Amino acid sequence: MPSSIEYIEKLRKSNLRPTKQRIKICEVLFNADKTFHFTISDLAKMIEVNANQKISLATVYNTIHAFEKKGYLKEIAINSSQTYFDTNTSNHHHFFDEKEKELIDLENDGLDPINIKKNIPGKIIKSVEVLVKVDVDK
Amino acid sequence: MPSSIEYIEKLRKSNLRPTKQRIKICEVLFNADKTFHFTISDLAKMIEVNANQKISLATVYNTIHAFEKKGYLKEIAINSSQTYFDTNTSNHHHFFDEKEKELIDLENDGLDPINIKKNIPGKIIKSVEVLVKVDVDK
DNA sequence: AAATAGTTAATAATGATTCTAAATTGTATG
DNA sequence: CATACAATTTAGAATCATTATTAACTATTT
Ligand SMILES: [Mn+2]
Ligand SMILES: [Mn+2]
Ligand SMILES: [Zn+2]
Ligand SMILES: [Zn+2]
Repeated sequence: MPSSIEYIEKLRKSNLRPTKQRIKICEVLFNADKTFHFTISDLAKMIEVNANQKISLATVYNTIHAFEKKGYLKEIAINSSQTYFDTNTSNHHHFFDEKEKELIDLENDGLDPINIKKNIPGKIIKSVEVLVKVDVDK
Repeated sequence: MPSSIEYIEKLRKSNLRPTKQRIKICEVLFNADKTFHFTISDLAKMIEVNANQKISLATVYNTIHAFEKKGYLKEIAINSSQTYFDTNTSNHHHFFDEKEKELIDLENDGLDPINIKKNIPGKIIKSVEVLVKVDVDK
């Protein structure tokens, strides 16, 4: 569990000023035992519970997008009314539980290697994401 | 290129009343030589160009969702401000051109078979979608 | 300590999608 | 065909996640 000082260094190295708000968001996101998936409103709730300070929703959005650009977070492609983010930035895939509206990691050892044979002239591959939608077995 | 009468039958078989609007939307979607990907606003423009009638946006939404439920269309998972649909309902995957905001089919023969080895207890797999994001090679 | 650029926060704006309720239409029935 | 009724369409309002605006605040540099 990194200390506040480590987040300050991390932020400075990324040319992001270490503000109270950004440090708090780092704590909420990166002090967890395990990586996790969240929406902005999930995160806002987590901050409320965890914090003695209030962070404006605009700041939460700005910070999350700044972190995403710096590679601290990944955005996950699903069709949902809300955007999902992931503190697990390793190369991996996802299950999406349609019932719980919840993402579950599908690590690379959970599926055969993905090998894209087709290519698009003049274009390079930026990412390959597998989304496995699941629902209750009934 | 199916005739209007065939769409009427198709709609009736699906318990959808064959209205002028639904038939027109069938024509725009299913008379094309090739399958294609579209957003609701794409489709609304196509109808405007193609049609001698105006279809309310609410009706376009209703119809597309009705068609999707009946399996005439697929919805595609990407992070975008707009939802994408596909008239190609076969099992296949996609490239997403970040620059053009355009989907390109990646048929099953364009990649090695996807084999999900992990499973989620109590849940069954509803779909497996691969999304390959591409951008200009520069 | 002052200057400066970066950041926050309240609030407004945006825009895709869904909702509402009244008018219209397709279909079944006599 | 005429009538009845449920399904559908429509314009417009509402919703809601996200982004924009901009004045106040703050971290950093000088
Ligand atoms: Mn983003
Ligand atoms: Mn849908
Ligand atoms: Zn993940
Ligand atoms: Zn497709």
